[in-house]
Amino acid sequence: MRSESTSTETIVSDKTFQNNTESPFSDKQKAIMSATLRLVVQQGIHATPMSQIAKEAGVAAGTIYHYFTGKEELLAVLYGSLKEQMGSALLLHDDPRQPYNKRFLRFWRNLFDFFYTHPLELDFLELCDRSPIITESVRIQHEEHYQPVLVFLNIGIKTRVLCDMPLPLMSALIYGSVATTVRFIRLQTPQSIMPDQFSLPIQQYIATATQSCWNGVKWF
Amino acid sequence: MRSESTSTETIVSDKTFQNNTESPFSDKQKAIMSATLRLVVQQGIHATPMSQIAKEAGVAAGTIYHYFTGKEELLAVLYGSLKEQMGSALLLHDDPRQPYNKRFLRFWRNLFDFFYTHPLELDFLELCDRSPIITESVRIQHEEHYQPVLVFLNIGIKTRVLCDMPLPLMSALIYGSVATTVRFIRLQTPQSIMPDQFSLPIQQYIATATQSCWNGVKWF
DNA sequence: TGCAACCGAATGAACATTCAATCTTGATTT
DNA sequence: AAATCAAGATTGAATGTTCATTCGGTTGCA
Repeated sequence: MRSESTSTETIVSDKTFQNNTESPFSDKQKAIMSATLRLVVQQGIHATPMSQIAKEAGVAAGTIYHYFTGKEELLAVLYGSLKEQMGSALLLHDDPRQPYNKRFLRFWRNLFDFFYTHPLELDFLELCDRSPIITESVRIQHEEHYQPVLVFLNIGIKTRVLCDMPLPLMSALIYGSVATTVRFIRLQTPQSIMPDQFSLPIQQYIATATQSCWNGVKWF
Repeated sequence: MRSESTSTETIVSDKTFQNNTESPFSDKQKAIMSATLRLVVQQGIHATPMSQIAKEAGVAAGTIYHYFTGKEELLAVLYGSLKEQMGSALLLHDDPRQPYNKRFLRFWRNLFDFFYTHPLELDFLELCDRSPIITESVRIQHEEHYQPVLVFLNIGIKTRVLCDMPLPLMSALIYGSVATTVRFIRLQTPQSIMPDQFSLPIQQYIATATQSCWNGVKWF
């Protein structure tokens, strides 16, 4: 069942934190995190003051400090929450009875869809993963969120379905393939138009990129 | 010749900008850019004040403004300079008479070597390419630095040596493959030890990653 | 009535940038 | 070869702004 029907698949842009019935965050927290996500991606961390986050979130400056000890923690919590969302998106519709290759492509596509429908999330995570704002310990702490896929990949390596390379290297290569493809497709589909169905050439690009990734990691 | 008399040259530490006989930058500029590179990578942009850059570079705060109109321009110039260095490293030892595949692997390895021996440069560029500090126009303006490789790839696509995909997508995938591999290898070789020769397992990893990239883009 | 959520003006520190003053350099004059 | 000079290079204290964070007070709900 999951997060279900109509809502999630449509426009997205924002409501990242607004669906999910079992969110551990209050509405105010969600608003703050949403605003932070948007502003930080658009302006950079150095250029988004807490005061602006408060205003965007429709909240007083002091309120942020009721929920977070400071800017750093706010960013870390946001980071963790997004990693977690990514982790569950990854596993959607997975059927262990399918052939390995099918499941692999499913995961790739899940990640693609998640990031394509959540552009801010992609940018924020990529930003954080390459910047010292997020400490190494926070980063490591949230690796758990894609454990299942790591296990899946590891099985592939052991059973010689995937080529023999260190697991962290392989997962990073695959992640990079998806992220790169999303960014590319985003450039092809003019701003803020997010079609229900991709145009034929775009579908072709996605298929090619997927195949390229698979060719890069499959056993020969 | 030069200015100095013992004082200026001492600090610096990073030789990134000090070799190159034909550098368009003065010693002070180089020191400022070097310091910026190091500090921004280690602390993030938001956390490195101009005053600290000045101190690290062994110059007065005001001097930075003699060479750069402000922080933003400083970062943009540094960005451009690094992209240019990357661009020339890419072409090293290229021999157009070699078979396509050999040349491809040469380029891959060139980029790998450059970034492996210039870790700060990799981190800084990756940071900038994913953050709004560097404006889109600056980014685009410096794409010229790897034109030759784009041409090379494009020939591969046209002649069906490489698989058919949009050029920007392919180049981004390859770049990502290298960057990911460098970061992975860096994690394997304990801090700041940079051996002349890689250990056998490491060589193996590099070979595997290279092959993976090639398998991902070659024509089947 | 009590307590957590919330507010937003006030605080003080940190920062990017400026600028008047000083120093260097090398060319020009004596 | 000494003295003069102009222009750029360099300095670092001073400026004014921006910001993260605090806190005394208010609200609304249990």
